Amino acid sequence: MSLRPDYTDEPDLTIYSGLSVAEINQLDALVIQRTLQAGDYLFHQHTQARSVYMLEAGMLMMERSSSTGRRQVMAFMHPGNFIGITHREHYEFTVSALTRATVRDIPLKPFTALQDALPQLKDNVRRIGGNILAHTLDQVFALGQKKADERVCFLLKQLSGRLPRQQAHMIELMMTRQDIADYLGLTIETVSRAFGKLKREGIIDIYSAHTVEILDADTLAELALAD
Amino acid sequence: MSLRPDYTDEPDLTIYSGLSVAEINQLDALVIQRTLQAGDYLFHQHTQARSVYMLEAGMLMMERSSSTGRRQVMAFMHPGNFIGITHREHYEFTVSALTRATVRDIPLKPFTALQDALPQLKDNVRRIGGNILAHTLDQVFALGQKKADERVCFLLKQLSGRLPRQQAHMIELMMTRQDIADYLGLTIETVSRAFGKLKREGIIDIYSAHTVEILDADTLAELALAD
DNA sequence: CGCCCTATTGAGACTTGTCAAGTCGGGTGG
DNA sequence: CCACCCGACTTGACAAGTCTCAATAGGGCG
Repeated sequence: MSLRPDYTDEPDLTIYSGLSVAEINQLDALVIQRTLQAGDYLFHQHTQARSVYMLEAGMLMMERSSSTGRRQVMAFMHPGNFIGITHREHYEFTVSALTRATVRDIPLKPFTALQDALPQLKDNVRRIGGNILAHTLDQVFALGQKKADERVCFLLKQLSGRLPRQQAHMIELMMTRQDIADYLGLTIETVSRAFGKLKREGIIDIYSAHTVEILDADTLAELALAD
Repeated sequence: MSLRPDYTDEPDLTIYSGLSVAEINQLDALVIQRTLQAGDYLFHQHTQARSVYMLEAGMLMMERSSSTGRRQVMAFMHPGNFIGITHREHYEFTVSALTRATVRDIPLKPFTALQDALPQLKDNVRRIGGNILAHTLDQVFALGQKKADERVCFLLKQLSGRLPRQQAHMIELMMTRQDIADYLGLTIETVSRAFGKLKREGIIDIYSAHTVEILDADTLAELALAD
């Protein structure tokens, strides 16, 4: 077992957690490695769900669009994340790549079958589902109860929590302001002003539009606080 | 199999779905019947998760409060709903009764064990989890993208969908305006004005603060539309 | 009938959205 | 190598939406 970096937030639970080498091999036998360029789609809303995925490298974004053209970003995804949990015939959202990314494509049918053979795998999927729900409930709270700058802190804290602790103060934003706005239920301009406000208040520093340093992690956490 | 009323929305999936009589008996052997008065709490956020529940009659509300006193209502629950899905040690929300209610209290330990014996039960729980996630994603979309009156339509449509089709146009609101406001991420006053606006526009009629008739279901659905 | 709690309505303040102008930076072609 | 160009981001002024505070209305219950 290799040394793992020390993360602030994320329980590094993946579908592989706790599997034996033999079991990992069984799972890997199903895997088709795929590479996405920035901007590529992994799959689209309303298309038939054929596979689930594990993100290996890069960053993905999950979004949902309405017939009226409004878009809500549901999540930004990091390496290790499991993608495609849905208990319906069709995907209920679109997943696209923010950066060049590699994913493990796991066809749904054999994956479902393998879950019956490997209780640990089934349990991992169940627990990942729980984490996704918990994340989504946090988002509901943020969208329902927080002001613009608090929502931005909420996002920064989420992103920071996915970084090894030593680097957790310096954040590379892979997504555009539009993506952030659609994630937080705001407009580009409001997001931009919220960044400006946080900078003026000395909570963050902005080196470039996509590089942010957290100067006052405590205040940021306080503003981001969801419960 | 008895005749069931015809609902607009809800797939009437419960933990009992598809179980044999023998299996139902096994499950029912675990059940402790409980009765709640309006305002009673079923359990509190941050307390140890000991049981899961199925709502038998009445209406419950699931909410989450922050340390700063802000409150977000996550769901209103109807008979048949399963409560307490969490894959953590502690409940992440509070559940209270909006009306007199009866619930089946199912202790977690034996319920978990029984799931291993009954694949159909396990599958029901998994699918219910998927429905809850889908519901929560709808809520994220509503809070992130919709205006006040659209959010109110979103709620009315949800409530209407849980009624037999013949009664689906006449809605009894069991919750207070504050509960609605906290569900939709608004204030009482904004909710009240949104109701007024929908009434002026002839989309609904308001007989009393807690009795609403849907006059124009199509327009309501359009405003409520989430995807 | 009157009290109390809840809901509605109104006026004004604040937050966020909209529209428009201006800045910045990276990439391309001269 | 530089100028230009384009997209993305920022900033400003104003409009719209929502919140806050306060007053009023309504309904249920003693």
